[in-house]
Amino acid sequence: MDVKGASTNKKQLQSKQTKRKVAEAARALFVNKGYGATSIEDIAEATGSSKGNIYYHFKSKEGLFLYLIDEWDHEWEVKWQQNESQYKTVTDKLYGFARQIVLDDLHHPLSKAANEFFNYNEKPSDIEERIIEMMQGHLKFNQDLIQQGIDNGEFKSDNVECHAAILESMVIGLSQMSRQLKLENALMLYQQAIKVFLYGISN
Amino acid sequence: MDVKGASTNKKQLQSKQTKRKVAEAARALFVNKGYGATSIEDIAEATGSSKGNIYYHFKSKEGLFLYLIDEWDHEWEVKWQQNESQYKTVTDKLYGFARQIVLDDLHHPLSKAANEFFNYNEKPSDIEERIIEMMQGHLKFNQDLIQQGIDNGEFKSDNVECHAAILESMVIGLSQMSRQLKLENALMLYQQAIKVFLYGISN
DNA sequence: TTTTATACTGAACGTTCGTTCAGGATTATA
DNA sequence: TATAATCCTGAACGAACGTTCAGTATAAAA
Repeated sequence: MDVKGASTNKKQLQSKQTKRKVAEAARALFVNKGYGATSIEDIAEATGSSKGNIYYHFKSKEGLFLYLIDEWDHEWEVKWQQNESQYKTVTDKLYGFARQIVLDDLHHPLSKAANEFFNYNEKPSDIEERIIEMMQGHLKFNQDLIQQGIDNGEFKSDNVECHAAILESMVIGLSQMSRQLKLENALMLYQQAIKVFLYGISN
Repeated sequence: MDVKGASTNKKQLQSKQTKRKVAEAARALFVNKGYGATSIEDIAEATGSSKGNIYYHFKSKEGLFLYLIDEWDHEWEVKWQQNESQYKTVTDKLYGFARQIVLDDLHHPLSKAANEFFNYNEKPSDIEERIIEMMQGHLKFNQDLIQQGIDNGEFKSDNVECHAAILESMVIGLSQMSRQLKLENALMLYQQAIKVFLYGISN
């Protein structure tokens, strides 16, 4: 009787809300403690609901994490598209790119937990697949950015693919290095790194 | 009755040998499966001895890992000092530095397991401390190298400390990025990265 | 109102894993 | 040879954790 997504159904509404609550609690815990160190019980406690209830809303712990990763990815993209238009040059875009990474990903989101999975070998899981996907997305993103800069005549690069990988490496490494840094120092470090990168590839 | 370290004591010899065997088996397992995914039982099986025996030779799982980290560190330093003399310029040293990292650390040693610990938050352990120590050692190493290059007039740097951190970030990121790469491709990527870095800081 | 689907609980299960310990075997010491 | 120290075994412990499930309450549907 209702239009899609606009049901007045009281039960469904409650359900959505608790699912949200679980997702947000899990997110906060994964951020602070990492994936492995966060137990389902922790999440249940934080939400005030039961372990079983979490398994009602999510298939498994991995499934919950995957759900959060997807959310995160989507939020990042939206934010980037909002920011991108304000940058005139590709050079500015690169600095803005670094800036958004620091502001969005440094302390808040799932970067630590994602990193944890990155160095995971146990049983192959859906997450492995998802991380490889993310990685390739990042490389593509970097390549496009560098190619734009070349086409614009802002800088040179004799090896776009390689330089995209180097940029990605820098970003990964920086996120690990700067975890214990204060935000302003992290920002400076990232900006400096982009500067080094930009001067470095144009030779 | 014996001079230190040269005892003919049959029992002590056996003990040293089994300790060695355990260390090497553990090392291989930590490398392949990571720290968390390697159980004491795995190590016991691989050595053909018992779980209890491992706890006779090592205080704990962490203690065993710490022991390996120290070994690794020491081996690296020895090898570096062997290599260092063959490089005339600091620039060459940097390329050689990258080369040794790839050849020694890419697939073989405990880099994966160390990385795993890097993104660990559970209970604070001795390993945390040791990793911070290692990190500071690396930064110092990088700083010295860059300073040497400046003093030699090979390149410039307006911010040695910052650039040392960026170099370290690059190395950390590269080791993660290139885990699934073939050795020759990894070598190329590292060399390119050093090139970018060198051109980048001199501006 | 009766029936059915949905949201949720909490105890229990099964497994894994690090660690301990009583005791046995082997070698050094007296 | 007798005693003591050292090396090693293997079973058992205990805690943690992801997952399941029988059952309950509540709201929707009939």
